[in-house]
Order: sequence, then C-alpha cells, then structure tokens
Amino acid sequence: MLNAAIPHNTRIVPILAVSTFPQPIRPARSGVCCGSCCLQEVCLPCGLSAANVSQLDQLATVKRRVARGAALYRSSDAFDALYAVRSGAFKTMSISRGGVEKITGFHLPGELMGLDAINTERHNYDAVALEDSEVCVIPFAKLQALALRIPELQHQLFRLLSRDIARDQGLMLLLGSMTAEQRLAAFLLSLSRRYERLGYAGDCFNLRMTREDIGNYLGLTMETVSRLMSKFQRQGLIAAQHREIEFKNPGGLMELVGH
Amino acid sequence: MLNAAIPHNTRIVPILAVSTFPQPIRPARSGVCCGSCCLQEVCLPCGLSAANVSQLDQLATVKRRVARGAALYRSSDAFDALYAVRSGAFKTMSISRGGVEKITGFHLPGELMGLDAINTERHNYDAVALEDSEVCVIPFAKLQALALRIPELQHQLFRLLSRDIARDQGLMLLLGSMTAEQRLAAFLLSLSRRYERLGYAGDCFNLRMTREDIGNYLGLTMETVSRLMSKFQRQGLIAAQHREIEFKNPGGLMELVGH
DNA sequence: CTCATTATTTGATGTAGATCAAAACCGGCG
DNA sequence: CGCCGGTTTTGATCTACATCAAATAATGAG
Repeated sequence: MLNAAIPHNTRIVPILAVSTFPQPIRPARSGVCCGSCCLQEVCLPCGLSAANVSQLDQLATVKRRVARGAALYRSSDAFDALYAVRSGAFKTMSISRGGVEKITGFHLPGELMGLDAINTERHNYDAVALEDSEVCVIPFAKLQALALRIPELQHQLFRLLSRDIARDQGLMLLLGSMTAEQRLAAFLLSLSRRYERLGYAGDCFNLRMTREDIGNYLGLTMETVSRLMSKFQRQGLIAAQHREIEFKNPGGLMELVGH
Repeated sequence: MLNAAIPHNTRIVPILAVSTFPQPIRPARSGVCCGSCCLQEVCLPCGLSAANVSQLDQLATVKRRVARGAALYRSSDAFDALYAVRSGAFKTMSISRGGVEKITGFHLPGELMGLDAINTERHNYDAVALEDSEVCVIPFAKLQALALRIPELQHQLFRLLSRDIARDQGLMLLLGSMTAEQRLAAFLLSLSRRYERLGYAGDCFNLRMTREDIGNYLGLTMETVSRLMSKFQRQGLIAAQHREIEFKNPGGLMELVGH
C-alpha cells in the first residue's frame, strides 16, 4: 500500500491521510485509448470496426486509478458513467443496514461495471478495488448518443447488458440449487474461463480476493470455503498455496458441477 | 383447461389433442395495439410519446396465445423476438441434464421475456405458461432498428435491460444470504408490489404458481414454503387459503426481510 | 356426483453447512 | 529478528432446512 494513490472517492476512511504526496486527480495516461488497448478484443469495443473504435476513443479518454480497498463508486451515488476495468480487480457489494456486506460480483480487466444503475440512475452497489486498479470512465449519456449513430455499438451494448442478465441468472441457479462443493467448483471454473479469455493461462492463476470474499459471494462461510479448498487438494483436483490456484484435473471439477 | 387453446408451440405433449375446436393459429385480436393497451404505462412503451408508441405498434402486432402448461419458447430455441406478457403469467426455468427443473423467474402482465437471449441469440430457458396466457411478439431485429431512430426507445430498452440486471442481483442477494423466512416474505412483498403496479390491490392477490414452484424459485422445498405460510398465518401476518393471499400486516413482513 | 390425480399440510428424523473456538501461517514493520 | 494484525486452516458442536412419510384437501374428468 506504500505506493498507493490517494483514493479519489471521498467516503472511504482516509487510511493514507498522512501521505506526503497529495496526489492530484490526474486523468492517468490519457494517451492510452481503446484503439491501442490490449483489452480491445474482450472489452466494450469488441467486434467493432477500427473506424468505430476510434469514435469510442473520443468518449473513453478519462482513466481513473483506485487504490486497494478504495471505492470507485458507492451505493446511491448518482450514475453517469460506466467503468471498464483496465487493470486490477474489483468487487461490487451492498451493505445492509446492520453493516452486513454481501458481494454480488467480481470484475476483472475488460469487464464493465455499473450496468445495473442505468435504470434508476443511481448506483445500487459499492465498487471496491481488490488491488490497486485502473478503470476507463465511459460517460453514459455520450455513449448512448454515439450508439444512435453506430448501429453496431448499440447492438454491442444490448448484448453486454443481456450477457449480464444471463450471467446473474446462472449465479442464481448456483445459489439456489447447488451444494457448497458445486458452488466452489463452478466459481473456480468461471474464474479460469475469464482469465483464459484475457490471454492468461486458465489452469494456473492467482485469486485476487480473500476466502471470506469468496464465501460471501457464494453464500458460504470462509470456513466452508477453506475446508473445500483442502478437500479439492486432497482429491488431486487442484494444487493451492495461499492464493495461487493450479488446476490439476479440470475435468473432475466440471464433473462436480455436472457439466 | 376445457377452453384452452391448442398450444402453438410444437414440443409440448398434446394434452388437448382431441379438442373439438381445432383453433386456428390466429394473430389473436390484432386490432389491439400498444396505443390502446391498458398495460401501456407499465410495459415497453412506458414513458414514450403517443407518436412513438404508434411506431411501436407497427412492430408488435402479432399476439400469441399459450395454454397453461405449454411453452412459449424453449431453451436453445433461436432467439428472434422479445415477448411481452399481455395476460396470464409465465415461469422461466432451466432443466438440467438429469431432468431437475430450476425456476429463474415469474413473469406477470406488462413484463418482458427473452432479454437474456440477446447476447447468444439462443434462449437460455423454457418459458412456460402458468395459466392460459397471451403475449405480444416483438421482433427484436425490427425493434433494434426502430431504437436507432427513436432515442427515447433506445433509452427505454437500456433501462429495461438494466432493471433486469438489478432485479436478478436482488434475487442473488436473497438466495445467498437470507433465511427461508426472509425469502418467502420478500417474495410475497415483491409479488404485491408488482400487482400494485398493474393497478390491482397489493394486499390481496392470487398466487399463480404452486408451492413447489415457489420453493424451487426461492431455493427451498415445498414443505418449507408450506410450513412458513402456516407460520405467517399463525403470526397474523397474512391470511391464506389455498392460493389466495391477503396481507394482514405488511409492515411485519417488511420487518422480517429487514427493510 | 364420484373417482383419480395433483396440490397442500403436518409430523418425525437426518444432514450439510453454520457457528464457535483455537491454532498455524504470512507479510509488514519497528 | 521477532512482534502484531489479518488471513487461513482445522476441529467440535449446533441448527435450519431437507428428506422421508403419511394424512388431507382441492381440482378436473367422466
């Protein structure tokens, strides 16, 4: 955390309030654009022509850094932009009165955050960085206007929204009808697929979140997650040391979830 | 089921094959249009100007009847239209290999079905009518083309998709962190709100689904649902006889879910 | 109206995973 | 190098809900 930027949001407790470097709210490296971004193929521009991508670039010039533990936005904040994760990772969570937190999703590079807020124009969740991260800010009003002029972009947005619906329904299925074992196996497989899409090895990756976060997300306790990790390891399905996961028998995991 | 129409879909077993009235596949009352539909205010056209609604009408002229127990579409069917419930009610469900069904949603009049299929252009779920029902067929390609010309329509579609995401995340929360009691209370309150939006009394309505369907949806067994219904009744929260529910103490239910 | 079928209720018992508790581990810092 | 807070692991026990079982009520066909 030494080199962490000061969180741009205001409501997080100022852990680093005594930093000797009162960093400016810089539009970090605004030179970087969609057209030259390595996430092009998995992010918002995916499938668009070069000409259209360059139009997108005129919107998404502003980047924002978020330090580990800081919030990109918070529940009930006004919604005016979508955020694409450029680097790092986020969790989105709601905090009930009573202070109980419930995680609704994890977001890796190339994934969009904030889609659920279009309807009410208020964010429904807190988006908190799991590690020092960077996002592209995509002003929604401008994006919408651009989508009227670029049919492919409109269609892409419909698809992304639709994909989120399908993904959430998949998770509902998981939470509503799978055992703890199946849930964790499905979670690991899902992470694997997502890292693979980013061009990383799908069978060997680092978890960015604590066991507690995983449990929270899956509707389980930390202890159950830990026990199952040990069990999977004993069964030769994975090798795990602290947060590094290696798949030894992906087929076995798939069999567990019944797929 | 005496007066039920022959299911238009082909894959359901022909329970009514011997009906003496081989009903034609009529575009039922095609005279009825969004402009004169009483669901206007809660359905797709909600918030659009009269001129724009009349444009919509040129798309959504085809209606379709679906008999109780019949499927409007099935998982892996090609997606080419959204469906707005005009009357009746639906459940959407997936059936795992192994034949275990899992319900992902219930759909009342004015609600849109099929949004999750835009991404893959294949339906992910079976949509089954809970009672004899009627839907408006909205060809998606045409809708999308129209949305390019009517900014308000595009925005409305984004909002509807976004609302579904938010709703699903709410359900994930419920499945992932609430007790059986809280889930059922939340479910009843949600139905109440939806009936109210349709102009019905929110504190007295008929369930359209079985206890088993409710349990399935909430990640509980039929028996648990039944026991809780009895308990709520004993506690004076509701009065229930078979499928008719009357709220006696809505505040008490809200308190249960912690809201 | 009567039977057959399906939906609902209620009771008795079992279990997956929660909760409580404590030890082991790890990274950062003085 | 050794202490300290946070994370992870492992064990012992408890409980909410599932499962199994059977009686009862509603629905619809004939």
